[in-house]
Amino acid sequence: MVTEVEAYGGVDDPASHASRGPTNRNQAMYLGPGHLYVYRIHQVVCANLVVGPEGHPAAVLIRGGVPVEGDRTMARRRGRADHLADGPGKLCQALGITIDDDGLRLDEVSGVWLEPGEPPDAIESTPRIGISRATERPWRFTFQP
DNA sequence: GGATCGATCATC
DNA sequence: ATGATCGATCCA
Repeated sequence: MVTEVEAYGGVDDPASHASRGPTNRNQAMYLGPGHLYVYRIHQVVCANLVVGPEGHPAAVLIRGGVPVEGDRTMARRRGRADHLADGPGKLCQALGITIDDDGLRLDEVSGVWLEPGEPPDAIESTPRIGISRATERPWRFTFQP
C-alpha cells in the first residue's frame, strides 16, 4: 500500500529532474502516462510513475509504503525483516524494481502493478524531501495507514 | 577531462 | 547528525 508520494513537474518545477529539459537520464519522463522513470541516486534507485502526457514531463515519485502481502519476498530482497518500504530506495528494492525498468510501461515490468484501494480518510501535504529548489511547494503527500 | 552535487540510507 | 560513494551534469 503506497502511503507516501511526491509530485514533480517539468520546466515549471525547479526541483524536477526535467526542469532543464530532456537529458539522457530523464528521457523516461517524456514518454507519457503509465511509464516508469527510474533513476539512480547514491547507490540506490527510486521509481516515478509518469503521469504527464507524452512530451510533457510530470511524474509521481513513489516514496514509501507498507506491505499488504508478500512481506517475506520483500524481506528477502531487502536482506532484513524491518524497514521494507519506508523510503523510495527501500521500496524499489522490496518490489524488485531496477534501473533496467527505466522507460518501461508499468505493465511491462514483471511482478509490479497498480491496484486501486480505499481512499484514505485524510491526506497530509508537506514540502518535498531532499530537494534544494522550490522547497516551499507542498507537493509531498502522505497518509497514516 | 575534472569538479560538483545530489528526489538516499544506515548508523552514530 | 554524518559518512558512504558514484553517476549525471556542467563547464572548461
